[in-house]
Amino acid sequence: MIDELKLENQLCFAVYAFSREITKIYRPLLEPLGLTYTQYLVMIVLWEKDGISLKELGGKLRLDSGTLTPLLKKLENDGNIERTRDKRDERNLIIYLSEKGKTLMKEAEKVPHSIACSLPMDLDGVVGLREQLKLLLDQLDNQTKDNIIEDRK
Amino acid sequence: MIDELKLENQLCFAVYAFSREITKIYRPLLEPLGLTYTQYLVMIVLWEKDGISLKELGGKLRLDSGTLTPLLKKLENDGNIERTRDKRDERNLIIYLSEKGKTLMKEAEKVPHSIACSLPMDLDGVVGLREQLKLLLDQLDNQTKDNIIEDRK
DNA sequence: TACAATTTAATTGAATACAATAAGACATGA
DNA sequence: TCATGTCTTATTGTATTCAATTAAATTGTA
Repeated sequence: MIDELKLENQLCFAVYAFSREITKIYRPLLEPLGLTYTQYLVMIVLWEKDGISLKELGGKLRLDSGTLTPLLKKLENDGNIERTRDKRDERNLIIYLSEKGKTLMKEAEKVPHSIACSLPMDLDGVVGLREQLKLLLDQLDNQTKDNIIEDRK
Repeated sequence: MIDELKLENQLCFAVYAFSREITKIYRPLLEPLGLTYTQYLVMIVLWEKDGISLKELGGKLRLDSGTLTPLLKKLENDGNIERTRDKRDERNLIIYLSEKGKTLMKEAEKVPHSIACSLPMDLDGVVGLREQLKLLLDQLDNQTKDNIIEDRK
């Protein structure tokens, strides 16, 4: 068996395992807020910019309507958001924070510090890794874009 | 809103998004092998060590029986593996590669190179990031272990 | 040997992910 | 304007994930 196929040499597995471990660290911190990890990410986007469309939300989180539609219905059911249609263009679903959803931000502001304390890294380490991953994501996006342009030729 | 709560400053989101993007790169490469990404990881472990128990497999992949039991049944249905009980201890489920599963490795050996070409990184970059993440995972494990020992006191 | 504790898988229920498809709204050119 | 194409969201089906619980086998021990 070639070395490149061994589990210990898979970058993909290291990323995948690390991502799931981080999610597990969030769970008990978000449970008191009544949010799951993905729901928390949606709320983070809305706290930053209220009244966003599903398409824009999906763009920021890299999630499609198949994931977001049921998730947003759950957040609405729980009273954290409101889902309305854009009057000017009924195709667009606009998502607004409810009062409860706005209030929730105050509690959520404690979360990042708790997480930082749980990670075996200092601030420089966190920033370094984060920016490296963001750069890689950008480069992957550009590659995909190039391929699409290439396909059109 | 505090900066630490913004999406762009979340290490967790960068890891989570990057992990999902990598999975999307694997999909078309694994489709001809009839494997999903998680199934591919299971096969990688078996190609390295055949006749492993579900518990040991779950330990290596950091997945529990809730995930693995249905996944292994699917792999057995597809003829890639065989699930048997340990004669010495009937609690243990031992997983063996079938002939088809063994043959599949030859095709899978092309996958790592294809992936490496799709990533916007050179070998040093891949190794560096991978080892950094593996170290972080180890440190998280040790933290958890310490907490359990702490709890016992 | 009984029987309580432990170990290992399987099951259940909730929540994601995502490809593929459908449905409805809007834009645009003949 | 009307037929066609595009855009946005919703739905469907498959495949994970994981916590919590159950069930079966084994072990340790009185």
